[in-house]
Amino acid sequence: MIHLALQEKLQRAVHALLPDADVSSVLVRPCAEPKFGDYQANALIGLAKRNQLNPREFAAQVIEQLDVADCCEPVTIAGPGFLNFRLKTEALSEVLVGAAKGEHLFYRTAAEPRTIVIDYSSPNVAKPMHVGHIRSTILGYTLAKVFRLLGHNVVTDNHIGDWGTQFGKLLVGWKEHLNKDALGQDALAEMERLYKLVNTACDADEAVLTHARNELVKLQDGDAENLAIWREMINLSRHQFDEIYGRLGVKFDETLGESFYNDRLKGVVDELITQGIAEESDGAQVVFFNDHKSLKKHPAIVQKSDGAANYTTTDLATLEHRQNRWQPSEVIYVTDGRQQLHFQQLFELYTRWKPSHGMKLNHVWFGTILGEDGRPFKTRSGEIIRLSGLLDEAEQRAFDAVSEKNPDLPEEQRHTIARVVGLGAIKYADLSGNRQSDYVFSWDTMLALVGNTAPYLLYAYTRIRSLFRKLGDESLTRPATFALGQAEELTLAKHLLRFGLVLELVIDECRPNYLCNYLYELAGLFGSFYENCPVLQAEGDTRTQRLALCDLTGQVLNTGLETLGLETTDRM
RNA sequence: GCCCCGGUAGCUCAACUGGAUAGAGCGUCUGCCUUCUAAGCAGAAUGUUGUGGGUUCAAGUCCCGCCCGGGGUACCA
Repeated sequence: MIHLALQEKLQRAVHALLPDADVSSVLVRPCAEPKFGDYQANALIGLAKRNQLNPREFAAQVIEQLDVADCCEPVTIAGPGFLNFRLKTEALSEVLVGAAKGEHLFYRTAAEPRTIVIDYSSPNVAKPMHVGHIRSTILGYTLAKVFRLLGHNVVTDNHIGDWGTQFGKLLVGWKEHLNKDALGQDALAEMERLYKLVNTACDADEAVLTHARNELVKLQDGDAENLAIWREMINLSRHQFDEIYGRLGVKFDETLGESFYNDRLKGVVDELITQGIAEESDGAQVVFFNDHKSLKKHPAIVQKSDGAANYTTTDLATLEHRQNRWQPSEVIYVTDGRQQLHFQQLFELYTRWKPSHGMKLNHVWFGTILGEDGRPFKTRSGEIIRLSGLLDEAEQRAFDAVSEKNPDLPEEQRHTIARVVGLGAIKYADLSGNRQSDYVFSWDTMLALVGNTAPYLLYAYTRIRSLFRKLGDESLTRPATFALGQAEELTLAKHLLRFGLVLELVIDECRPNYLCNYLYELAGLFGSFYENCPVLQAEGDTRTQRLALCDLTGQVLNTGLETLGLETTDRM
């Protein structure tokens, strides 16, 4: 909160001295080392150098122009020309008082809300969701929530794979090998079995492959029976997707699958040809990127030699639809990093097709999922870990833990806690790492109950709730001021103020792990506070103020966790 | 071949416009439960940030070379 005011004042001061300089890079950031102060500005050094000024002298001149006495101790210059700001306790207190009154929760919503389309999850019809889908789903939904928390308009769209060549094989399987009992038991497993069965048969027998192709052509031509089966497969799949999404608490505004764009594909290709963007090559319609360094040798096919479109075409039509329907300032795709080339091509191609679209096209990719042996975790290996089973095991492990720690709680309540903790642990494990790092799938990492994990954060929250339970009917009085006399109180309070900064950082880089780190630090600082600063046993203003600090910490934890898609619990 | 990623403590990871002494957790070791939930807190040990140069007042971060690993690379998505 305060840092934004500081930053504005600093930028004005710099502008007064260097009217021509771009002051947008003059930023105020939290100090890495608390001993230097609370906030620092590093940009003056470079700015001074670029203007042939002595950095320290320039810094001194800036300070003369800068009046921040209302919120800071005298500003100091350190090293080659860093500015260090130390907050006055009164200023800190004022922000906390405002938060305690409910005026804000240490962040501001966007002055100019943007519209952002976020594309995530995108499972395939007739295939069970597996561990590979969880990152996209969790990352995407969390990003949507952070953007929304900051006041932006978000459209979430599940671009499910409900069209494509796999349906030829699935139709053969459905017509010739369907086990209806199995379908009733577990539709996705049965459909997957059918696919594998026919896929294997195709490899062995050319006739089966031809049969599958014929079924696909019939589907594409609108054959009533095949269309009905196709719709049935989609319905069964969506039913099971919804079950998973329900457990994960994930929602979508739209579910426009690939088939939604079928009618537009031919037109897209025609336009690309007419505009001279696509050209015929080996029977296919291809787009070359000769002027582009990394795409020079990687043309994109927009129409296969058999006349069918492929996913580049579908994605172009999808993007066109999104632009027309929502006029977003940004479209975010949350997928595996292996699709980087595809999205590079897509963005480049779309911009060539619609040069004035003006949208930020953002591929938010994440690392490959590896097995514990460090080998890529491939879908086709047959060693698929079903998402539903993963969630079951997470809840079971959490149930065992809560039953051990708190055996006296009623079983029903332990199940509820296990759901919150178990599913929270999985989500948090996914969100707390740098998304671009390869992801080593490990039960122990996912379901760990100690360290930088969901249970640690949830536990900090339950301690706060426990205090307020003990408070009983006593109403919470709002402090008129915060003394923050003890070191742990002061540190905790300062950390609360950084919440908004972190949220901004998350949407700037689409990296929820910043929020995880922040909350983990907050929980740690609260832990120290909790051990060293008695709350209920304190008296008078100290008690009031500490209770308010607990309440605010609880609110930030709760809001932060909710934004990460985690529920909280009062006991665990 | 070409393109894109990555290489940080024994392990898993973090490090916010390049910024001050590279931080956590796990594991190891030591203290703290008649006192607000010990799923906790306090403390100890752990590094040539793959490697060699360069730019800079300042490099894990930017540039170039090399080594190692992963991924992608014309009709799957």
